[in-house]
Amino acid sequence: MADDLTAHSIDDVVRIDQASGPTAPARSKPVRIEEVARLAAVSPITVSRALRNPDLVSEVTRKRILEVVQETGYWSNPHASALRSGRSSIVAVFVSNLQSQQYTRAAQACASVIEANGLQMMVGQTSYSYSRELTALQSLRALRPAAVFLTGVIELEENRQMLRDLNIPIVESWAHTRDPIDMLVAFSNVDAGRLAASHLAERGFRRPAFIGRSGGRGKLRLQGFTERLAQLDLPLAGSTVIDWVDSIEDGRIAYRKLQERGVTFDSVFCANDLLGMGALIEAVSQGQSVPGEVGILGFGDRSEFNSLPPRLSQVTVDTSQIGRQAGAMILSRLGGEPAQDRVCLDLSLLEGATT
Amino acid sequence: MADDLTAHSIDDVVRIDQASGPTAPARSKPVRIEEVARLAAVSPITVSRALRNPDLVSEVTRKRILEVVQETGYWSNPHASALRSGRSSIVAVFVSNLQSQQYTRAAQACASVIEANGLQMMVGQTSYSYSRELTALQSLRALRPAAVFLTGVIELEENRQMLRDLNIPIVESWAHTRDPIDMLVAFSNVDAGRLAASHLAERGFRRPAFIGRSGGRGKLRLQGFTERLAQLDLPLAGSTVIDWVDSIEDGRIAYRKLQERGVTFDSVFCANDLLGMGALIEAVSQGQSVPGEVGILGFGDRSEFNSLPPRLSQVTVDTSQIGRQAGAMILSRLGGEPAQDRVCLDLSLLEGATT
DNA sequence: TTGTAAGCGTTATCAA
DNA sequence: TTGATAACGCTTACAA
Repeated sequence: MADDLTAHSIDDVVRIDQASGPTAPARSKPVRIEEVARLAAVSPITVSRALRNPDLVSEVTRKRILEVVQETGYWSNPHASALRSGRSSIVAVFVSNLQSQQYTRAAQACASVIEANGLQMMVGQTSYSYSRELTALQSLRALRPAAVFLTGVIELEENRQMLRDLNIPIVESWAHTRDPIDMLVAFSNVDAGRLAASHLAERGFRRPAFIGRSGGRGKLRLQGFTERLAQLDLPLAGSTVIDWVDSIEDGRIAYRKLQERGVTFDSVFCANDLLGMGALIEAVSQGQSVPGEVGILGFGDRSEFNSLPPRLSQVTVDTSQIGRQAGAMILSRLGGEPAQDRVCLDLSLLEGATT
Repeated sequence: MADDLTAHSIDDVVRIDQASGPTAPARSKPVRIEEVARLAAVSPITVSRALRNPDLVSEVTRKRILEVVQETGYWSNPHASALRSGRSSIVAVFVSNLQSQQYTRAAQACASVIEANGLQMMVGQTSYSYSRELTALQSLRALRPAAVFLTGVIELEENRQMLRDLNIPIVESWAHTRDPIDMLVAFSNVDAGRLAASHLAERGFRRPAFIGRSGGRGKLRLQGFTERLAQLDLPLAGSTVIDWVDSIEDGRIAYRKLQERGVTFDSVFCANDLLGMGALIEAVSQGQSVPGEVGILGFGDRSEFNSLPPRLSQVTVDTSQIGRQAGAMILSRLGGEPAQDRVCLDLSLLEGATT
């Protein structure tokens, strides 16, 4: 901080004394179901039913109960409820990375769907490490969630079994696996690679290279990319795979590695949103003309990055649709309706200025 | 999707059959404390103590119990625990916006601190709407969280009181308020404005303008900005304030509005991360030279945006430090240690290429 | 359609 | 240092 600044100036945050609209009176002790029951002159179990299975309660009684609930601001204790029923109203969402807007966008979209139905979303982060995954799943199990939404798939069979044993709706996503634990909302990563190859070929690039993660989805994208290139009689000019992507900087590094390898490439498919931006920044800052000297194609949903010139061309999928879809599938399952088990989302090519 | 792609290709996701390292055997029925107690030949309460207050249990007994816990894979039921004790091990984190990396970075930093201590993080999103805030707080109260971390401050007195009544550690952050509910990790938004003004003056700009949000933090930043300009005998060339910022596009619009107003300005302080990038993009795409014709100074933590050329100069604060600090304060409070109540973080000026 | 009784798994309280 | 007992607030199972 510059020296001439008052070190600890106090900001005047606006205080507001009145809420708009009717609200329950503030109380320090939460109201219990027993009190609601007393005031409505029914038994506690009837209050419970009025809130949970309104159909089982006569309309008159239900109306009276709901009025008292309004007045008292009653909110059921989720722990007591979960303890007794063995099921909470928490939907656990695991994102692979809280920093990645792809995943938070999906999580948020899922939240907006389920929260409208009285469920709570709990966000956790799975590293890609199996041991941390196990810990996360153990505490998950203890929470007795109503459902689970994973922005990814679980690969370790033991952990898959643990999730299966929870016997609740589970939505995996992102990767298009043959054998999901339960439900799946996905797009094909292999197709993403194919689409990338087709696009680069169409644009007249003859020596495409690849940058991506070594495992999981990255591998699948490379597979599709290589396969389609072969069909088109184009060589894969070269590739750099890395184990873990943390930031845009990793993309810059990967791009330089590719160059240092001495391969000649006229374009590169970066199979990850951060890698794409990094490669682009590195190429531009080296003074290369994009797409004149090198074409760059990224992967990701349309993100803030994409509004910056030069806009990165990307293979994209609508990630908030993934979340919405997952939320909808969870709701219909919990509602006892027959739900679609597999949904395959379309990929598209967002044409920017870099190919 | 391109027509020539197989519409629903199946990716081959790798399955892994063996976990690395020792793990508890998979079971479908969770182990209860009673079973651990039986196997360790003690009473349930002693098991509880061994896990929660190890000091109260003799070393021999404790060791025996912990072994059984290991073997059985016992994990306590958090709902039963919360119900009986009136307190869960959930730390509730409210971010103003899940999409904003500033906030998720703080949330994640907080999570890494508290999760290392056996607490769970639950992320929620507060819109800026007071009515939704109330609903969020009601379900929050029902959860009996161990502590609350807010990336922001609560302004509505009624809601502040509700939080105070929870009688748990509460950390507000971001705005530097005079009167926090409980604890505070903040920087001064007024100082941010002052720092911006000082920086622009130092760089020789004589007609600085302002773009920012109309309320809350934006207002405070404008206040500090204007105040410091006055001290420096510089005029505020003009300003555009907007009610709500959603995207970079809003920054472009705000910049054009400022121009349309007909004021002459040689620089602009954009008091929000998205606004700064938007203004920069708009200026560049109009063919203005930056900082030759116009200097642009943004606000935000160092973010991905900042690695793009031309790098935006920004008034910054380390948002992951906000989260870590909040986590640490929560932990010491929960541990019964005397914790620091107010922490003021320093602002700094990240010099980019736009001033 | 409503109510009674019991119990979910843990921990507070008090006693030994 | 350890244990017996009861209770947290709700919902299942069964009865009326």
